Parts: sequence; structure tokens; C-alpha cells
Amino acid sequence: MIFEDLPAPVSPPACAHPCDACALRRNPAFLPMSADEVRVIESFRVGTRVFEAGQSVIEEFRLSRLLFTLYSGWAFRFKTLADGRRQILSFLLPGDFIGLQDEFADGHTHGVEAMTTVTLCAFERDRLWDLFSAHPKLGYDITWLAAREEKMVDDNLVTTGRRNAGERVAMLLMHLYRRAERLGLVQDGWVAFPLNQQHIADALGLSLVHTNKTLRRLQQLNLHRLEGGWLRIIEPHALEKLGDYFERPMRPTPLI
Amino acid sequence: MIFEDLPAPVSPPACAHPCDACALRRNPAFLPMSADEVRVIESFRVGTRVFEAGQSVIEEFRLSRLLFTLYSGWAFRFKTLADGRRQILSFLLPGDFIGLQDEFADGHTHGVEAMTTVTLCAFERDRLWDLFSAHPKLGYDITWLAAREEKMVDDNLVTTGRRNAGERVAMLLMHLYRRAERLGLVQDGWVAFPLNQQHIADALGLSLVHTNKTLRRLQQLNLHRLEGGWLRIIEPHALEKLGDYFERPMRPTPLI
DNA sequence: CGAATGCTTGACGGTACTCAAAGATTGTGG
DNA sequence: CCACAATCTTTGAGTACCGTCAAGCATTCG
Repeated sequence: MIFEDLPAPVSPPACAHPCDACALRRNPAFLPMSADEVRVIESFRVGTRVFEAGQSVIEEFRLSRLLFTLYSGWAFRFKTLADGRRQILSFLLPGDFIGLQDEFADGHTHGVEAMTTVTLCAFERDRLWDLFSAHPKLGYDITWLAAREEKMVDDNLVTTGRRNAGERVAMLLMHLYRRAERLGLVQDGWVAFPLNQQHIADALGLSLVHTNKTLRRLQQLNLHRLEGGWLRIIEPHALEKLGDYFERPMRPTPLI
Repeated sequence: MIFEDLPAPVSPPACAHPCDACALRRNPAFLPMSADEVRVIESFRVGTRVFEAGQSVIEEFRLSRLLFTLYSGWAFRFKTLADGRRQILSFLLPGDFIGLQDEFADGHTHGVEAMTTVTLCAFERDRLWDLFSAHPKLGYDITWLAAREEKMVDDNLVTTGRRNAGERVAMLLMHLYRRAERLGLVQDGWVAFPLNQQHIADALGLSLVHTNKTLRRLQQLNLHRLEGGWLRIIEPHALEKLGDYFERPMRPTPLI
């Protein structure tokens, strides 16, 4: 962690990347925004944060004072039971808005952990209402992102509830591949894939051992390749059919 | 279904229950609202709908033009896989706002089905932005409800992913009991409980048979009683501990 | 009274979990 | 640069939880 969580820096966001020069905003995965909107967003931003792989962006049982937009890297949301069993709720990729659920939760929320080096833009939770009030359009956009996030959790719930191991793995691989593809993270058919098998197991509600065997089986069927932290989808249609999961081409989303 | 989904009635909401006389609003589970806010909400409402148990409020693969607030009764959100396997995503009780996720989903969403006779207030999806724009506070409230809904799905995902059968049942019983209690639906320790065992199985990612055996086992341990559509929690602490699930007393929520 | 729906129970099998240990890979410090 | 530790992956053996199949029972409804 480069900056301590508290206190938040009071100084203006003298970060290297002003919002209007934000590289993410040039990504076609995101909706263009008016200069006015960008200015409002920037005025609410309190700085950037960087976390290394494995660090907690939001600790599970402590209410974070900050909301984030993930600028670069991969992270995940999770919950753990008292005896240590962990469930990954969803994965976070650039453009995802983080921490909204806590806003209205009386504690007892979820943790967020970085899987790669991660850069985030931070906002003060306390000023969320000001943002809605000052610029309802941005409030609408945040609702949009929240609804999109819930849709992903819905899909994961179907997966853990009703898919078998092979279907689960197929679904997850295609889901993450499509999301990465949309962001332009796929090169020559390969994506940098920072999940280890424990992550996959915890996301799918499987044991580590069974995850390994399932992954291996699909790979031997030549549906995908996963090696050295890189993923290649060889038979997208077969995986989509196996997982009964067909990610629609997504419209550009807002970027807060 | 008393009214056809389309076309929405253009006439003013000449329904029997104007919003400012809404009985739900007098329930302490909900935040009081200014007369102004209530007026705005009413101006966006296009009428009420009633569905009988078993009917579809929102069909799974068709985009609904309406958003709803559940006024009375129980319903559930679900998704089905191609071969018919069904997963219940969450249960809907009075005060819940329905259909928001579809707003931003390009099709491929979830269905909503009534479990009892259900009364809903309907809003036109197309005017959601107008609502945010006219009254940012209401937009903020909708985001609140969306975040609360996602938190419930998060919990269900932990359940299907990482809890065993006994823990799943314990968690679900306590979850629904607490929600009903909050709404004042518990009388003398009993709640009208409209789920059958297939609903429970589909919510928990279990088979019908195993759900039955688990339910029976917990009942023989004298943790709860479930009979004739009524639920009584006998050992709340034991169930909470078994399920490692402790529902916090919830703050009053907005009611749209 | 018969059909439909939902609940209950037993038998059996398989998917997925646990335990255990051996490779493989990466990182670190002497 | 190599040795050692730490982490991650792979594999096998044995088990158990949970699913499937099948059938009987209870309740409701027409």
C-alpha cells in the first residue's frame, strides 16, 4: 500500500493523471463523457492508490471510507466464513466501481483484494450524495454500474448453485476472457490471467484439487490453454456451450 | 395477471391506493418521505398490478417495460439454464424494488415469479432517468436499494458456494425470518412461509430430496418448525451459529 | 373419488471433498 | 550462482456428501 487508507489526503488530486487525460476514457469500452462531467468527477476524486498483488484494497470487516474506480490491474471481491472458507463474489477489471455496496450496509460487508498491481482512483464515500445531487447523470451512471455488477453476481450464483465442475470452469473462463477482450487486453489470442487455481476454486465453490483436475481435463480436450499466467481460448463455442453461458457483446459503460 | 403488461395504461393512476395513503409507508421498516418526494413517485407510477401465486411478474427472456415496487406478497427472482435447471437468485418481500438490473442489461436477464398473490406498483422503465433527473434524492434511494439487493445475492453466493446442506438451510431460514420480522409479518413467533421445498432447493442449489432430508433433520433437532405453510424459529441462535449467518438489524430503507 | 401437487423415505451411485505427497516454479539470501 | 524456502500445481487413494431413481403417503381440489 503506497498511501495509508486514513487519513485521506486533503490536498488536491495532484496525481500524474488528470481525469481528462485518462487513458481508460479513450478505451471504446467506455462511454464518452462531457468535459463538464469529467470535471465534476475529478472534483470528487481524492487521489490515486496503488496496491500490490495480494494486498487488501478493502478489508473485509472494516468499513472503508473510500470508493474506488479500478484504473488498471485485476482484483476480486470476496467473503469469508468464520472457519476460513472463502467465496469470491466477483472479479474486478479496469473501469469497475468498487465499494458501493458498503455505502448502505451496516458493516458486515465484503473484502477486496488485488491480484496484480492495481491502480485505483479514490473517492470519498461521504460525498457520494453530493455527487448525485450535483450531477444526477453521474448518479444514474453509478446505478448502471451497480446493476451491471449485480448481474455478474447473479450469473455466479447460477454457476455455484446449478452448474457442475466442468460447466463452472467453462463459464468462468469465457466470462473473464470476454471481459478482458472487451477492454482490449487480449493480444494474439492470449490474455494475462492472474488467477491461480485457488482463486478459481474459491470463485466456483470447488475444492482446489477438484478444480485442478477439471481444468486439466478441459485443457486435454483442447478447449483452452492456461500456462504461465496466460490464458488462450481455443474453442470458444465449445466452452460457451458446455457452460451454457453466452456473454453478450456489452454496450459501452460509464466510467466514473 | 389483471392488467396486460402492454400497453401500459396511459390514464392517471386512479388506483385505490394513492401513494400518500400507502399503508407500507407507515411501516417503520421504511424511511419517512417528504410529501414532495411522495408526489414525485406517484407521478411516475403508472398503476398497480396483481399476480397470483405461480404467475410470472417478469418473464425471463423478455425485457419488461415496467419496474415495480412490491407492495404485498412474496416473489422470487430466478434464472434457468437451457436444460431447465433453475436457480433462485433472491426472494422479494414488500418494499423491494424490482427490475432495475434489466435496465442496463442487453436482454438475457432474470425472471420474477409470484409465490403468493402479489400486489405491485408499476413504473415505466423509460422514465427512470427522468426520475433521477427530477429528484436526485430518489435516484440515490434507488441506488441504495440496488446495493442492498446485491448484498443479498452476495450472501446467497457464499451459501451455494461454500456452505453445506445444513448450513444452507439454516442460513435461508434465518435470513427470511429476519426479513419478515422486520416487516412485522411475524405473529406469535410464526410467519406465513410460502416457499415449498422445491423453492428452497432451487434457492440453495440442492436437490429436492436432499433439501427434504436436511429440513427434516434440523426440525428433529428442534431448531425450527415448518408446517402447513407456516414457519417458526425455535432456536435462532443455534441456527445463526450453524449457518454462520447473523443478519444485522437493518436500518429503515427507502420505499420507492 | 380421482387427479394433481407436494412431502417423505430408502437404496444406490457418482461427483466432488479430504488427505497425502511429490513435482514444478518462483523468489531469496548466502 | 546455487541452495533453500515458499508457493503453486499435479496426482493418487479413499471417502462422504449429495444427486438420482423409485415408490409410497398426504393433502388439496375439482
